[in-house]
Amino acid sequence: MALEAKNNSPNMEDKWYDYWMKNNYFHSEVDEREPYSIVIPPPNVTGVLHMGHMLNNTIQDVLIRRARLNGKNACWVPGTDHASIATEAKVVAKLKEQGIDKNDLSRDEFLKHAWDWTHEYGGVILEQLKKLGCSCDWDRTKFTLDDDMSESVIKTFVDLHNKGLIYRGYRMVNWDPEAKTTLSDEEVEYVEQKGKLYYINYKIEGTQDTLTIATTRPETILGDTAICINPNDERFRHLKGKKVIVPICNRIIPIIEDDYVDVEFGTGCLKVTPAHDVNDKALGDKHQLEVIDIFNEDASLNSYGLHYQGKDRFVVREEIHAELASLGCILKVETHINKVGTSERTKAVIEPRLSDQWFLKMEDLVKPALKAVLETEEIKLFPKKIENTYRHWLENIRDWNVSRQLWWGQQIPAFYYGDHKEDYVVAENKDKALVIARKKSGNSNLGLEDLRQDNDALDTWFSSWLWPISVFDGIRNPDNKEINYYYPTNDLVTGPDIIFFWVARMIFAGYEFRNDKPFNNVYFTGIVRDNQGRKMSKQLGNSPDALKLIQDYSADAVRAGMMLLSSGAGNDLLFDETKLQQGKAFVNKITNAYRLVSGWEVSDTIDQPSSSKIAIEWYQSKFQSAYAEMEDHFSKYRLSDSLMTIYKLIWDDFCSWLLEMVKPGYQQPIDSTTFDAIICAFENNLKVLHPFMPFITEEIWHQISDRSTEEALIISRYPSINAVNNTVLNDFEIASEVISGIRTIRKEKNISFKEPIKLFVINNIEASSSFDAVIKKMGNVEHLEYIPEKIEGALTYRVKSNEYFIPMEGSINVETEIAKLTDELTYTEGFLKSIQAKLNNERFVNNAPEKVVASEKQKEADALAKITTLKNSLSSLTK
RNA sequence: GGGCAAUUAGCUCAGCUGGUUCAGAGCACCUCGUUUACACCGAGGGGGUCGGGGGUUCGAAUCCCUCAUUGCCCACCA
Repeated sequence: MALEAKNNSPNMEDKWYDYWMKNNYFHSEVDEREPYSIVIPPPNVTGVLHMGHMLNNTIQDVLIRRARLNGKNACWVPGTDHASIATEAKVVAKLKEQGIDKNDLSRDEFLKHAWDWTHEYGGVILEQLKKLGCSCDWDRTKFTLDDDMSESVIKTFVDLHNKGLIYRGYRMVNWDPEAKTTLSDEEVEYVEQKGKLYYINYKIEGTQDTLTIATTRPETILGDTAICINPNDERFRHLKGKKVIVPICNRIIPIIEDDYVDVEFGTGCLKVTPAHDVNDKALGDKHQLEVIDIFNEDASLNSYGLHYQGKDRFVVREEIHAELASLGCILKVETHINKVGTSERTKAVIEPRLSDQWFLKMEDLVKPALKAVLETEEIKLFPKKIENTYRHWLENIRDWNVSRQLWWGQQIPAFYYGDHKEDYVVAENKDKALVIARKKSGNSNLGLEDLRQDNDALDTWFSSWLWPISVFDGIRNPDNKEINYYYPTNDLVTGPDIIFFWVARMIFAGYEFRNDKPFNNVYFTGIVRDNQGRKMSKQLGNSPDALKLIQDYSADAVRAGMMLLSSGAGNDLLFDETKLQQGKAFVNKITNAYRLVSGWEVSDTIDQPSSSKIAIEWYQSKFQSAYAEMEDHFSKYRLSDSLMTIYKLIWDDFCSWLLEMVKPGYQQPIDSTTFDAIICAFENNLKVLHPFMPFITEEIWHQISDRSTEEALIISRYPSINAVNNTVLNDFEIASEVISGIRTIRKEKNISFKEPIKLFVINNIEASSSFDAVIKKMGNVEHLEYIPEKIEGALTYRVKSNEYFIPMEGSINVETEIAKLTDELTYTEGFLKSIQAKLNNERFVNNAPEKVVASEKQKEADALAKITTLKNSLSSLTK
């Protein structure tokens, strides 16, 4: 059965994906084999496949398919993340389009909308992963808001609370006024912005004097409750103990002294707004200052904003500037570049805000995680350099704000029963909460109706940090056979951007809840950029449609292209469609190679030519050495190099050399010994290539013979490892150079390949004749002979110090032959000179290792031999 | 402001503890080619004083110092 020259990739790929699914090959169950597990970094449930996913998931699929071929029980758990803030924002926006305001909905009503949305669009991305060929165990698909997953999250919250690690605190947090929620420190991105530095005069009470402060946020003067100077600042000695009047609101506030103030910056006078700045809050606490919060939750001004009430902070900034100017309070305005905290998700400028939130103490959680990566190395990070970043973050970690003012997520299991701040209990459900609440309050009359659950939801990462455990139900049933078998997982493949959000926290969770690491190795991919090195973005329009690429090039080609593009772990990847073309060409090459082989007529009655015999012997060794190289690359997570090794093996060694060497003459049959060996070699090629290009390899695998339908490449086993015969490899090296020499001469002299030639050899290096039959076939040499003396009037070339002669009447140009020989001679003599200089240097001979000296001596001998032959040839020509 | 990387052919990158993997790969480029798998191909070829400068050494792309450029991470200077 011959392949179509242009195979219809999408259909072919769908066919095999369906086949794998139908046969349940992706599914894993606990058994006696060694497990190999990966949990997918769950994409946002409403997300769409982008280039980052393609890279990331191709790598995971390569690893998982490779494990399967290694005979391991491979289990890749897929799933999606509820992505609280991102998804809630999308739902809110969609409702807005329909004229529905979130604030008009009850929690339950809103959640219904969110679930509708999730059911409608959720899981699209998982379907897209199937197009890419991902061999996930779909029966295990999880969603971070599934009931069992949520139950696990709540259980751990209660557990951590009971251990005293989770507490409620009134603190300054990062407030996203657009999403109207707090964010963890990690969710804040600092963006450089060109702003202004306003110099504002405040009147000193009881005088006509003023002092000047500098601020980037003039609107916050309405919340000022002090001015701070450095006690050592001589310039302001006269201000000590005085009070100043805040412009516009005319509040009288004290001048306080603190070392915190930098004498050098601005005017040396700092306005203190404890409600709206972390440092000011600290100063405020220290000096017992009043806290005046001037903002609403959407960052518009409240009643403290006076006539600006209801206006947005940025509008007020402009307007208050104008008003201050008209009051004569503005001394000057400078442009000023500073870093502004913005929400990672909504891009809104973060407002530091005081509020009651839930926090997780990090100090003790961090310890085993530091040890595991940096001391015992039971968890390995690739690339290793990322460990520095990891260490730095862990050593400077602050408590994790885990509460969010969102509805889409696990609701915090805290229940309030009274009017005091501390009148709450934490429990897995309301019934349990009631029991504890009655005890805590001493009020046995409390009823369920008296309990009010905290409105906030948990940070998404507070559920995803459990992912490697909870997908195997290891929180709720800590001793179940799945968690005991699959955990710790083997490899985690993810982007460096979520090392803190997710990777580090999974490690915390692993040790806290299982007393064991969540994974052995973490492979950090780079970021997929465009071919100019720019990040892919919607604005730039440089982000290709992933699915369209699969349609245009086939999933195999896209996978291969991505893998060829990527370099080592952690390095960014510059996306370039020409690499996809290369992948497609490779698919085509393999297809055509099979077309050739499948077209051969096989005969049991003819003998195996000696050229085929040695060619196959050579390829078997070549394959083994490439196989070893491939394994070595894999062990270092150098998937790109691993694929490149296979690519060259198949394209150059298998197609360009082996198949050409054994190819029967026109309309001639091939002997069955050779044919069987070629098929075997082909199959081995398919095996090592399969993890990278699963579809085409599976397709050809099935075409190779009438296999029973139960058999499939995906569940076969890698080839066995055999010894490499280096003698054959070396002999081939010489032979291939001999053949190249013939080709070069044919080209130079315009001798058609169809025209047979005679080749004579002076075998100075005593090269093996084992490949002579191959040389004859590949060079179209009708006569090959070893001779003791040179032949006059022949075209010549040299391999090492062997001389090769091709007699060719009338086509010898003595001048060019002499020129060629002279060039070679000049080069070799120069080379010899440098070697001899080294060898004559006593210090080199005395200090360099023996091995090096010996090799230099060998080089010297080779060069001398070559010079002799060159000189002889020259002298015979110039006679 | 602190830290970490990187700089090698036109492009993207390999080159582990200094000398046989030492100047390499893939792509791109140039020349020739309708040989019965493949022009998404074949054969052949050109191309880099390894960012600059200094040092250590018999010997440096590789080690040290310095400068330059780029990227990333972290940090509450108004």
